[in-house]
Amino acid sequence: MKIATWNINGVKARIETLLEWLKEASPDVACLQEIKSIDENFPRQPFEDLGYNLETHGQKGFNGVALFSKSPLEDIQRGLPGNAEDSQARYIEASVSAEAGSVRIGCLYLPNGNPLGTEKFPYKIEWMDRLIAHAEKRVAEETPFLLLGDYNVIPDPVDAKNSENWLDDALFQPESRQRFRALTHLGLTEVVRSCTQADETYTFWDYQAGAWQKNNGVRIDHILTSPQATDLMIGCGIDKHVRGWEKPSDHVPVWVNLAA
DNA sequence: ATGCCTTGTCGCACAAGA
Repeated sequence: MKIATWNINGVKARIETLLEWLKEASPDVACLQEIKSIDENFPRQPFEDLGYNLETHGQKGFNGVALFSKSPLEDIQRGLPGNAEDSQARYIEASVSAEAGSVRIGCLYLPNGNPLGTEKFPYKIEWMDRLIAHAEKRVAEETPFLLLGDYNVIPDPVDAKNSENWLDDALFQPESRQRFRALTHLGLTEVVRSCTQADETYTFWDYQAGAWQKNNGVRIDHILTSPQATDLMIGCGIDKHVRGWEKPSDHVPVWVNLAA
């Protein structure tokens, strides 16, 4: 079972690019972020025609997440628990059936948190604390569970081409990085680092200042797996070439393959 | 560098992104 995550930066602007990647990569499950669409206006037809079941959790203009799956999505949960006042659409979770049993999949778009000194950064930290609490609950269930998405966290200096340029950025603050590590301390495995130790492994390149041409990237899209999911892991990858396509997102897909 | 792009918005410039 191939499970992927991709921040597509607007589904309506990315229909053709997304279709091309789905046909090429053929993920069993795709977690999408920044759909930038309300559920009623999501362009479902072209993706359903490819054979995907869709569940969306959107809002007007910004944010928004979606799950695509070749097999039915069950027990859909919209929103991250723990704060009834949070109206931003950043989390959707569902189960899919596999040969090895049910797999629970969480798709997240973690708050960016910039600029520092505004209410945006404490919102990011509060959101991460809730994510840790929710993940702890799921890990305790001792079943296959994955958390995929745009974490907006650069875990370590090696995860940026020029980490010194990110010292005053919310993505690289000690508070953000500590909480990302806290997720792994629950027993979750960070998939890409467990699959590859290669340098210059990035998932995002800014549209500005020729970042892609200079390979001035950062690694901020991650997949975390519970022990029972990690036991099934047989491979992972980053579809870097997609960043070079026509009308690309500024992020590229990241995927994991499970023996399930 | 409050810059550089890209997307969405009840647009006719601006917010948000990272």
